[in-house]
Amino acid sequence: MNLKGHQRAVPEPTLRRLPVYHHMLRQCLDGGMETVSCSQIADELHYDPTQIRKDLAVTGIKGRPKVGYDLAELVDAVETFLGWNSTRKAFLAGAGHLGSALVGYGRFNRYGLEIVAAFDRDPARIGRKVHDREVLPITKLPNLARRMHVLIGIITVPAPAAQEVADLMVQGGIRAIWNFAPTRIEAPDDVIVQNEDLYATLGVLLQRLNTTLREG
Amino acid sequence: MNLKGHQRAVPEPTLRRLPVYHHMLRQCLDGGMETVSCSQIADELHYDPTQIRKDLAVTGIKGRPKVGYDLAELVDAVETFLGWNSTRKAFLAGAGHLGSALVGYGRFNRYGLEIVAAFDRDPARIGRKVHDREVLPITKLPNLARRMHVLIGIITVPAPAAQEVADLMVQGGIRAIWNFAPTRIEAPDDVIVQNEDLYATLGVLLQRLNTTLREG
DNA sequence: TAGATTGTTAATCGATTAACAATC
DNA sequence: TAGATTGTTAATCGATTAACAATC
Repeated sequence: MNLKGHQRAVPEPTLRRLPVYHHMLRQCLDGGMETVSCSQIADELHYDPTQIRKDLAVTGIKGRPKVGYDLAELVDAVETFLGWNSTRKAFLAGAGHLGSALVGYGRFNRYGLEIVAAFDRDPARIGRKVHDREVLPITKLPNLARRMHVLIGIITVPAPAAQEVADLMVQGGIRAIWNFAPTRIEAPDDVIVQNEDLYATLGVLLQRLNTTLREG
Repeated sequence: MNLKGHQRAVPEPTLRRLPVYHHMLRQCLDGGMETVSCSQIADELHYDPTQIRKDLAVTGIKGRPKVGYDLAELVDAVETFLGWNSTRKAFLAGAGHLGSALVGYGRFNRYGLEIVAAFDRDPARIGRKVHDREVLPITKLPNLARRMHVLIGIITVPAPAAQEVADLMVQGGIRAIWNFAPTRIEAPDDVIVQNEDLYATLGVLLQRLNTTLREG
């Protein structure tokens, strides 16, 4: 019922819970279960059952009253919805500790993401191999991205270089950026920027720890 | 006024924005600025000015009408509030790619966190050096944590081992856990668990990318 | 059938944003 | 003083939770 034909975007909190469900559901599936109900999920995850129903509904899955959801079907629906059933190529910029770890972290391959090349600005790093992948000069990123139809960029450079790298990515036609630098990145509206701000989590952790130590 | 003397916990969204302010404010400070107003911050970060004022207020800082905030004072207030002005020791469990990267990532030292030892279950990893730190057997974690008064644990083991490792940490008196495994961890109420769920961010990124590609 | 569970509509809660008085 | 900005109270918005009818 909307003129532009656009669905209302799925709320981010819902989207972030889906991988949590997925992990739990896959374990159930591997354990031989065939169906699952929201109350079972709720007991395990300590979420509200109504919330779980609403969350799962966005994937298009239908449950059966009194029975629950078909587990195999549900896992597949979540994977398809999150884009984990196909694989997209990604470029990573910044072959430092964190970047190299992500390149070597093969598990993302089963979650829709294949890091096909790493880039850096530092001549000392260029040409080196990181987990069997050669580190390329960052200047080559835009052309290569276009030629290889790479739509995802991962930024693991230090904060001062992040915007510059993002600009190169946008120039290369990249449409989604996973940003590990603790800084805001400007990009056109049709480019998705998702921040993974480790310092934010660290700040929350330390503040809450200090609070409980002071009060407890 | 509340009988137990506890402050209402600062909302997590506010807490997660403070590091973002901090990064920007420090840059301003390094650039020679002396005061900053909420509208300046808002222009840069694209946040609502009222929200910024409320967020900053939790640190106890006072601004001056018509002038704004004293920048040096503000940066210090944020750092102190987040616990970035002192350093706490942390143990890391799981010396794989990601764990090793975090151990080698020295920048956390200036943000309140010093990773003093890495642990693993795998005999092939135990005894090896990771960025000049020897990898210790995970079984030694509880005793060492108590002896060294380590209150923070970082979990970078695979999901199936995460709960077991968390239990060892709790047993060793650890009070805050930074969990990189994509699984829920059970811990006593007085132990803080902060999840860094890379798969959640990845899922959001891919789902939104697929949506825009389909619609655009 | 009775009971459990889904799906959906309504109520609540908390966070964001708007309005505005206080102040330098 | 006039104007800009803070700090705070009120209104809005969106997400979570409760209530309940539909269904197997």
